[in-house]
Amino acid sequence: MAVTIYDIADEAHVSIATVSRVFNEHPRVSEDTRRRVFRVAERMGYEPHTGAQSLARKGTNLVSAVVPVMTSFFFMEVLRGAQGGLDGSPYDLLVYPSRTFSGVDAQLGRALQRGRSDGLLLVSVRPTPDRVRRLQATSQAVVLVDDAHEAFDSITVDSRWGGRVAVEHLIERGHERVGLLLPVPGTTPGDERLAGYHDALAAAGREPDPDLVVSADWHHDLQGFTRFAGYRAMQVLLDRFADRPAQRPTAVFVAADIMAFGALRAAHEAGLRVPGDLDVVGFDDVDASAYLGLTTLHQPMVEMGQLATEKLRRRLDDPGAPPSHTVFAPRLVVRETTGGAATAPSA
Amino acid sequence: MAVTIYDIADEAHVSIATVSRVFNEHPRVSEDTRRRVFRVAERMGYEPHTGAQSLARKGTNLVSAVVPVMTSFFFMEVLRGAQGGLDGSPYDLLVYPSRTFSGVDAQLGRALQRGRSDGLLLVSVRPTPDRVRRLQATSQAVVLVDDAHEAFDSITVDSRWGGRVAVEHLIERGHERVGLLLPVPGTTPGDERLAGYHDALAAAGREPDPDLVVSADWHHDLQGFTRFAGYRAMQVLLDRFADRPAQRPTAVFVAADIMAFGALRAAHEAGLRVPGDLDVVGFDDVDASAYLGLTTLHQPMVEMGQLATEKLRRRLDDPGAPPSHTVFAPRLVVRETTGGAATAPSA
DNA sequence: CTGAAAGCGCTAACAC
DNA sequence: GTGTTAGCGCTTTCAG
Repeated sequence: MAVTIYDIADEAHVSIATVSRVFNEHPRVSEDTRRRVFRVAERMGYEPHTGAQSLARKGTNLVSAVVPVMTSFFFMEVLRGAQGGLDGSPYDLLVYPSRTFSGVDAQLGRALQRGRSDGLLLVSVRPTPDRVRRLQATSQAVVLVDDAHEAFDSITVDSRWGGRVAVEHLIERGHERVGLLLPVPGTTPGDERLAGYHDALAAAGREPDPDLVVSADWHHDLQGFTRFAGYRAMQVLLDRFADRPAQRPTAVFVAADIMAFGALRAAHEAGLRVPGDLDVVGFDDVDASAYLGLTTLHQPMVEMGQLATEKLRRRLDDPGAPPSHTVFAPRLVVRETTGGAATAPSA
Repeated sequence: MAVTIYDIADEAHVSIATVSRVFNEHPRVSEDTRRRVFRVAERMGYEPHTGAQSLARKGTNLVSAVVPVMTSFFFMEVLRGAQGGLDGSPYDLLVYPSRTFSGVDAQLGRALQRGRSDGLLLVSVRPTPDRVRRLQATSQAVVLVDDAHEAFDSITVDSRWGGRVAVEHLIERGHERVGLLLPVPGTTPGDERLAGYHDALAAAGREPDPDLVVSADWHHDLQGFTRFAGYRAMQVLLDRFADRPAQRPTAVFVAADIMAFGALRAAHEAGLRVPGDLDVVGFDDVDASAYLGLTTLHQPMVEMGQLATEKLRRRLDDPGAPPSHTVFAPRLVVRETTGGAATAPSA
């Protein structure tokens, strides 16, 4: 049997109430008994039982983060920010990772259990009607990251604007025909980046050409946010112009870095030099993008995570406040795949 | 106030015991009341309070994983395996990630709290005397992954053997002078890979040349397991032979893939082609290694995670069993940096 | 400054 | 099959 406050109350010749007070830094305990209790507790190796605590108080001082891990990098960066945002608060972070999109609901169920945590961070979790219902039923504070819903606080990146910036960058570099590689149809980021692509074309007074756009086949894993899906999509794109090389796009915007890696491989296999024969811009700025010199749109992941926890704390303090929505603008990072300078790794 | 079993007992006209039984799938409840209770619970949006449960039973059905996240990939893969190993068990996984080595102790402290979880998975956490003491004091089951200690179940990879395989691969390719790039001195993986390097040299009847070995400066972050540290180390190595090109190593074993990426960059900047002027072998096989075509030693991360949870469950069942230690052998994956074929991304 | 006692929500004998 | 009841370990009035 583990040691409880009763044990240390006995040993220290005080009541359990006093022991509890000592551990909760209650002001009115004599310095003397304070020290005595601490010593006894230390000696006996006392650890408070978190379950009992959360039963008696009405809170856990815990925040749950539910995350489908598509790219581990994005995930980790957001989490890093979240940890940071919780620093100096009484809250600790608990992570419920899921490798599959379906797994998310199971993890959500766990995180939603009463007494698990006081707040919930949903990262890249689409607010489906069913989930929205469950989230509204909980008494936990909820913040959405990388997706939005009017009923909850949220933090997103303006994918559409990012898509536009990406394509404008390519147009500025003189490209007449710019291709687009997308994940499977129907994803929020995919659709928005597509819209941004069209925005840029429209702003430049160009007609969209459906031949220049390739979506991943529906059967791909992870909604097509994979290296393989990007690889195949690039192959499809190049195939379309195999018999009319003059029409071939000289630049491609790929809706996700991870897809861009596969696309780059396919381009190399087709004998195209990047840049030169083909310019490539990605989206996300995962860590490998720097290694590979991929021009891309950087998402402020750490900042998003941090802001998320700040919103969470605010909501915990004031549950009735109206939901707030923050939209970050992604930042274009020019690297080698669009002729940028190679950069040495920095500390 | 959230709804409790009392509320639903009232509504369903049964006692709280019955409600509890229903939720715990106790066999002796009439099908009738079963359904009634479920319906009422559903309607009222009942969620059991985990704290109360863990107080009343004596377990949480939770397993904590404490992980310093150096490379997010290794981390995620191990976790994926761990999740898988828990599938079909009553246990759920809770993650306590830490971006810094010092943060690990704080996370460990949280995970160690009584009532948090029943078991503990420590991934890449060095069992310092202080930690060992804390771990021995806990009543939770403990399994070490990627490190070992005689007192606990453990799963490791044979770094030394891997180092040997890496260098033997280079020697077989005809290299006379093989360099070695290490993290800061004193890390377990670094020391072991160094030993493997020496093993391979000895087996080939060669004298070690200290000029061929570079350790990262002590001031590097993350014990030198960074791209930047690898970049600098390669520069140092090449500088040493700037005035005697004939002596320059024609191949380098880098103790970690992440360092190898920086090293590759430095090699390119120095005008060396890889392979050709220089062969490179890494260690770890993170995801970017496949993109970059880096030959490396693959660690069976998923398997390690899975086995870890299996050991954990075994120990939970039989706390008295003697600790078991499993050592995996890393597998050489030959890619382009040692002349292997380029490979297309696979599904 | 300290103690007694009433819960917090749930489980598990123990009765019937 | 179902209800009663005694905890599980801790916090928090309420007295003193």
